[in-house]
Formats: sequence, C-alpha cells, structure tokens
Amino acid sequence: MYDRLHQHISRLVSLTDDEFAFLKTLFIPKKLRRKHDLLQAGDVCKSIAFVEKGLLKAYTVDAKGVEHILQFAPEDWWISDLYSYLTGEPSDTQIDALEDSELLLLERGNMDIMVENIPKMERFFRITLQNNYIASQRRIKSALSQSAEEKYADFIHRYPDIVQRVPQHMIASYLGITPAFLSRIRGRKAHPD
Amino acid sequence: MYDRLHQHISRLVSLTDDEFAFLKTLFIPKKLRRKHDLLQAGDVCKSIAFVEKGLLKAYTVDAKGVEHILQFAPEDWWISDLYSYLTGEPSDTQIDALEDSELLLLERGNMDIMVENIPKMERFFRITLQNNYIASQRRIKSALSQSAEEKYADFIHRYPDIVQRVPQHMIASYLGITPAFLSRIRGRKAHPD
DNA sequence: AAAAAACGTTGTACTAGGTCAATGGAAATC
DNA sequence: GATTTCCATTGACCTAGTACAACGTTTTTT
Repeated sequence: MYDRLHQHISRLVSLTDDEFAFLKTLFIPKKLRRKHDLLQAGDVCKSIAFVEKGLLKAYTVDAKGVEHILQFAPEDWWISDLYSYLTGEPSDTQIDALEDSELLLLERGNMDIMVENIPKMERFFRITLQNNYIASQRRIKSALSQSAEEKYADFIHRYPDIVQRVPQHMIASYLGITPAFLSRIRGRKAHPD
Repeated sequence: MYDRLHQHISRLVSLTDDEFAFLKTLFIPKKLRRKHDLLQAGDVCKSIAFVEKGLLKAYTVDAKGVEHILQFAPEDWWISDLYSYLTGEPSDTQIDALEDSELLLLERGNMDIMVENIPKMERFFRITLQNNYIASQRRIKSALSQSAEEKYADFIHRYPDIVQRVPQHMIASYLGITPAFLSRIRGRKAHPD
C-alpha cells in the first residue's frame, strides 16, 4: 500500500528505513470507490491525498451547474484543495474518484509533525510545490495564448494516459471548452474538409 | 535597500540578526530602469528577483506578436521564470520593468547555499511557493469559469493598486482579452444601456 | 516646446466557440 | 440480459469576444 509513496519520495530525498517507517504512521489509508467523493464543496479540506492507485478529479461547479475540472490525479499525484487545507475556510471545490482508488491521506496536524521530525520532508514538499506551481503556470500560458485546438493537441501529447482513462467531455471541461466543440475539433482532424 | 526583504521574510520565519546579515550577502542588488528588461526570451533565467521598489511584468509573445502577461510584480513580490531557473532550459518568457525598479537577485547557487545554511529558509520558500500555487489555481478557475466582465471585476477588486499603475491594455492582456473589448466592458459599466 | 509614440475609445464586419436538442451506441446498474 | 444512464456526434442557430482601422488625448522623448 505504501510502495508508490516510498518510491515517489525517494525520487527527491533519501530517507532512512526508520524515517520512512515513522512517516508511514502519519498517513491514513483510504479506499475510495468510483463516483464516491473525498471532498464536497462547502466542507473544509482536512487532508491532502496521495494517489497510490486509481484516478480522481478536482472540480468546481458554476452557477449554471457546469463542472470545471481543475486537476486529474492518477497514481503518484497529490490532490487537495490547498487553499481550504491551509486556511481552514470551506472549499469551493469537489474531489471525487473516477476509478476505484487507494489513497494515503495526510492531515494538517500530521503534516506539521512530519516536517518537524523529518526536516528533509520540508525540502520534499518545497520541490513538489515548485513542480505544481510550474505546471499551473504552463496551464495559464496555455489558457491565455492557445486556441481550443492547440490546447487539445498539447493535452493528448502531454497526458496520453489520462486520455485513455477519462471520458472526452471531461477533457473538454479541463480545457475550458464544451464537449460539443471538442467533438468538432476531433472531427476536423479525422476528416479534414 | 533590504528593508522590504527583511520584513517580508520576517512575516513567515524569524531570523536572527546574524542570519539575516548572512542572507543579505547572497543577494545581488540591481536597479532596473523603466522599459529595460531582466530576462529575454531565449536566455536562461539565472536568478529569481525580489522587488524592493517598482513594478515589473512577466509575459510571453505569441506567433502573431501579441503579448500575454503572466504576472505583475509590485513591491514585495518575487518574479522569475521558475521553470527555466530550475531546469536551465532557455526561457520562453520575458520580464521587464514597467517603472524604475530596485531588485534583489538570488542566483541558483546562492539559493542552495541559503537553504543549506539557514534551514528555516527552506520553510520560507515552501510557504511562498504554496501561496503562489494557490494564486495560480485561482487564476485557472477564473479562466475556466468566468466571463471577461467577471474576470475584470475581480481583478480591480483584488489588485486595485495595479489598476492604478499599469495601462489598461496590459490588464486586458493579463485577463486574456483584447484591449478593445475591455474598453467596451468598461463603457457598459459606465453608461449601461 | 515640438514631435513622436503610446493609449483608450468606438464603428463595422467577422469568427471561434457556445447553446440546445435529437440520435444512436456503449457502459453501468439491477 | 434488460434497462437505464452516460456518452459522442451532428445540425441549426446564436453570441461573446476578435480584427482592423480611424480618431482624439495623453504621455514620453528629444
């Protein structure tokens, strides 16, 4: 159950066996079945989740009831509403499972204990945050300067695995376009004319 | 020259006088006059800059020559192309001064020295990165779910200071709309009909 | 102080992408 | 294995935002 977490952390910092054994105790394992949720809008986000297995999505729902997908999280990714997690404010985001999933939850208090007792983890989280920040900067650039067609081409190139695992209308939602329009883009590519 | 930096860091971690004195030596002060640049597209981003005074923008230029503003950085903000800074790849981003500015530059090697010698700074950067990440998540939400009019209303509410200091077409660029359309939005609000 | 550049506004025409609804096929669910 | 729900596609029509250009003002530069 902790295999991927172990490898994932080892990629950035090296922990002793004792340190990892201690670190494990700070996570709460949780299985989440497809269509069940980890976080509901209005609730406070109590933990950040590491995905050992499965696939989740984080999204908001606008006034018209339309979903806007902020993130897909397959194996080895972290998912949460960091704003709510850190401030304790109610979240405007929902998170739920697209496939049966196995998660490792890290609650706020345990996060603090972890970084105090294993200072290397401070470094781990700094680097992880850096990568997340860079990824979202890239997405902002894309939103500002690319057409729907370009965004889709980049998406299938960057996340071929996700393309296989989620329905097309969710990719449209992630890209900020309607499912109908994404279908037309695909039609254009398949039979140009 | 280091006043704002000192206060800025003190807000998140407390350093001894000795620590801060050492930390100061790791920054390179730089004055940048209006319209001059800190980073050109194609170059590698060698340092992250803390703004002591003035105002800068980071932006990309697309194939048609249109600018897309990724960030404004007034006093107390950090600005860089983090991706290029960390990977050493050439940047696709330009950074230049909108007002005469005073910067404190932190080069990659000095950053490493800093976090090794003052572990508290690891924490400082983790938290700063968290805040940056949260801010860009908010911007992504906005791009996915808000109309141009809503984005503009939020912008003037969130960054009243920036609104005073930069020309309107740059706000349009930041919001991902054309200057002409922003002008129409403003006209609508002023003389509805 | 003059000249030049940058800026905001507005008109007309246009287009990328949205809306709504119908259809058939594929998956989940029971 | 039947039924229901979910999903992708397509057509007809619509609209938020774009493109381009002209004009007057303000700001910069010299």
